[in-house]
Amino acid sequence: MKILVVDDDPDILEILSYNLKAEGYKIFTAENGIEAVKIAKKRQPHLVILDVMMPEMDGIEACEKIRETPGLESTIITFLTARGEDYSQVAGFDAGADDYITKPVKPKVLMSKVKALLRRFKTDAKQNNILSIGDITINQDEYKVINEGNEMTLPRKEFELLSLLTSEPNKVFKRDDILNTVWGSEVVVGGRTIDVHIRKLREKLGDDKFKTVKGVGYKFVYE
Amino acid sequence: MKILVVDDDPDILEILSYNLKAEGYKIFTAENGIEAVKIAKKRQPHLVILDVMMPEMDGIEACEKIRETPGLESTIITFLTARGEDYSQVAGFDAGADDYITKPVKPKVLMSKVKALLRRFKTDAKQNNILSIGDITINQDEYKVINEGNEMTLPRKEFELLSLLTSEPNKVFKRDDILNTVWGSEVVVGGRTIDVHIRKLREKLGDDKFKTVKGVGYKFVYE
DNA sequence: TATATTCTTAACTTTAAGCTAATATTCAAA
DNA sequence: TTTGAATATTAGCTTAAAGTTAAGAATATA
Repeated sequence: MKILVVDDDPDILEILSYNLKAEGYKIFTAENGIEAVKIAKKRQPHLVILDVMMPEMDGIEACEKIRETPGLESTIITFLTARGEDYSQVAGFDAGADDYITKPVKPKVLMSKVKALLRRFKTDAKQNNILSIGDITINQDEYKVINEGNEMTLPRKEFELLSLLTSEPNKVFKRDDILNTVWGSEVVVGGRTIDVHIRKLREKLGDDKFKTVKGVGYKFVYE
Repeated sequence: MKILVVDDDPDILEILSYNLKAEGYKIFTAENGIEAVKIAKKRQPHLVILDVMMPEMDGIEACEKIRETPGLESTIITFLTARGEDYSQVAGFDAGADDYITKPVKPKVLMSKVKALLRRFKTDAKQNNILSIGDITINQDEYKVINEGNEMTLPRKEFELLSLLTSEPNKVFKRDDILNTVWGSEVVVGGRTIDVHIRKLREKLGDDKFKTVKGVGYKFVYE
């Protein structure tokens, strides 16, 4: 589970990150709204913890921007704000936030909130057959892929190949196995066919995401 | 739930929109009667909040026009008027309005009114098996469809195909699944039959609403 | 029964996914 | 460093899949 923490105060960033990492979450950080939107696009976090008062772009605007990004419509966003800034509570939910945390937070409280929010997400994602690995989100129902915020629909063979490779990130799939699963055991295709499809995927999703293991096959690289 | 707010005063528009959005409603706005009728046709709101005194076309006339539009006969319309303009109260109900709100309104009062009105609508819609997605409204009982204000009755097969596709917007339905649900598993029909029906739907409801995913199937595109 | 509407088919066209083949490039073993 | 087998890259071609049309079954309607 990936969490993006946004706050202009490095100390708070540090404290939150430390606690969340200890629970096994993958943490990204940003120090202002602009950065937050950029990283959210690239990293597709499951949860965003967003300070309201920030330089450059405040949390509310960032929240709206994130909500407009394809693939992030249902990302869980929770605001983080000093006690008493009461106007923002309304504005926050208006911008599409899901919850609200007041500073200072006790780690225990934070954890239980985060857990509760992510639990909700899990059931959502399952319902929609959505798989998220690294920067990529794959929607099996809609034959759609979101890569670093760019939505695209892949042709069938490419989609199936990507589905196979991402089903076990970092595992090397042998060329034979790929042929068997994506093409079926009866179909016979030339030796360069897989390469061509891999090339297309690299073109669309990024060269570095697919690694060739010479003499064996290919793998989808994750981290 | 979609709400259309109509007032010639941008400030009032702003205040109302802000408060309603905060409650999670989808808001459209218009600044006069003519615009209001046009947008109501296109967007098929569940509720219209309509100022009485407006340039171009007043609220009462707009109300009548909306009520005459197919698919909007049972849209909930509530007038908004300055306290004391008492003649209009009668004229308003005569024109087919459901309720009456006097300016200035306290947000809390507005909210509870809106909620109460929409609650009524919900039960109505459920009773009549009405489904609304984007510009399209589907009436299951009457095999009727309203597309951007144009009412039409679709032949059975077309209607069933549309019902299936809209049951999960954006999901790609495989050709096999479509055949199974719409035609049944025993019936065998030629390979081009589905295409022909899709073509008819595209003709009637708009090309872009149905997307082909080659080698897989079709989906109803929403947003 | 006559008539209109809906549904399916069949023949043909169009499209783009997928494949091939030819050439270039890489990489690891010798 | 060389070398050859494995992979990368391209563009063009092929073909399966979808689009289109009209005609005539099949149904429903008057």
